[in-house]
Amino acid sequence: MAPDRNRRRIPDATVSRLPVYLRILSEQSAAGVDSISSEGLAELAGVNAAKVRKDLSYLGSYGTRGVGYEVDYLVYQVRRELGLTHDWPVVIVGAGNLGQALAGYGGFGERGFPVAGIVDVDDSKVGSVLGGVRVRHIDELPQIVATKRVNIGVVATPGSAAQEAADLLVQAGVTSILNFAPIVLTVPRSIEVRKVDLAVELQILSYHEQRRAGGVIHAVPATPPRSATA
Amino acid sequence: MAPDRNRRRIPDATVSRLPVYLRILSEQSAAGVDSISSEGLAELAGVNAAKVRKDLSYLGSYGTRGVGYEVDYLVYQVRRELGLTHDWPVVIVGAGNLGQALAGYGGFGERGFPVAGIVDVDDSKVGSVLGGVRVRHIDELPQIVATKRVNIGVVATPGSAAQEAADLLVQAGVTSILNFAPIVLTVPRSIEVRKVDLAVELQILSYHEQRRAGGVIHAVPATPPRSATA
DNA sequence: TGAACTTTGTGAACGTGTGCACGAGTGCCT
DNA sequence: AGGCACTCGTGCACACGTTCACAAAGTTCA
Repeated sequence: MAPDRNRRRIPDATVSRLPVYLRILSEQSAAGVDSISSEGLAELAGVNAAKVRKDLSYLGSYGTRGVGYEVDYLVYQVRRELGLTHDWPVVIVGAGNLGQALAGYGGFGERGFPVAGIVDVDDSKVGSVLGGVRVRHIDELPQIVATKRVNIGVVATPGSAAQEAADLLVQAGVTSILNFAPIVLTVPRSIEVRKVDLAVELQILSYHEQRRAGGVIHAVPATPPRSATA
Repeated sequence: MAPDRNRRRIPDATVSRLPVYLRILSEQSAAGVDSISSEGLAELAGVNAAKVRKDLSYLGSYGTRGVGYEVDYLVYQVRRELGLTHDWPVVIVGAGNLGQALAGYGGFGERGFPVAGIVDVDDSKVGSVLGGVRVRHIDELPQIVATKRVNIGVVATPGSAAQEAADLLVQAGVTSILNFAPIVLTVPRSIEVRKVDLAVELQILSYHEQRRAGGVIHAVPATPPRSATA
């Protein structure tokens, strides 16, 4: 009878902001704040108040006019919408520099994404313990995914191994992938992929720095290296 | 006389794709490919061919109709537009798990962002060497920024220290910040900030997993915890 | 009770990004 | 030289995202 409040499709832009709201709301809750206005939340999140209201309105009408939003209740609703009512174990492929840092970074488990396993192809890495989890051989990936009910895989390999890692994850039954390797992964359409690429971020900053500097280049070749043709 | 080809404003969406094109073009160049069509580049970048053409058209008319784009020339132009004709030294604040991984990750220097220094508040970390760079005390930050002409700072501290780290970076003269801490940084408007937040990415994946599962929650409280009021 | 005040929820306008479709330019082949 | 095949560059329409502005709904206080 309640007209199916859950099945609304939430815009991507909103989904990407909900985690930010959630963190802020959790902090406020911990600080003993009971209620918060869209204005206050917007301030803390660094966005426009109207945007906050519109974003939250996709979850339903959980505010109280004249008052604001009850923090704890909103935390509950955002968590529910993001599927954070239970843990999502993740498996990390690649125990190199990055994989080690990710495993060692406690924040994963704390935020509901416990590390169910780390795997690597390199036998010399297998057996060592990172952040309380033993590194296993990549052949054990399917078993880990199956027994620990893992839906999310993290690709932390060098670029050259990333596509293979992704293929193995998909084969093992993972349906979402967080990719740290600097390549474009090719996966079935049904698999959700998100990419984190440090080089891209730095290059975007570089663009703005260069632009700030007036677009002046320190040593411009008079003739661009137009080689072929002619 | 040439009507000022450089001052065009390039859309953000395009700027964020240029690094991807650049990496692919560089790979193609290394593989001995001379020329590439928008179709071919689009395929490799996982985007639409029209989008590639429109993106590249913001740089100028560097393609040849009937043929495609000369790879090396396009690499040159994209690098120029992104300000990658010279190195941008970066300074990392925070020598914890993440800071260590970032310093140890060779990819930084290779891609034109050499690590000019790593600093930390913790004296016990000062002096150790990470990825060939010695960890220094944060008090030395201004000196590092000034002598190494650093424009880009990386915040790799825990969330609780991140705002302070950002303040110190800004004070020291940095104008762009890459933030790995899970908080919203407050900085002067003129400072460019980009954020990389693992928890946010995982929570976005969680949303899609939850949605895939039909929005069913394993154990829904019959009554949401609406506490106050009443 | 009722009036003044506060803050939500949302329609509407605007701005940005995407993708089609096609004209225009280039190379190749006869 | 002329025609054909190919691919770029871009105008246009549509989709998506953001922001404004205001009615609706609730609270507070006399």
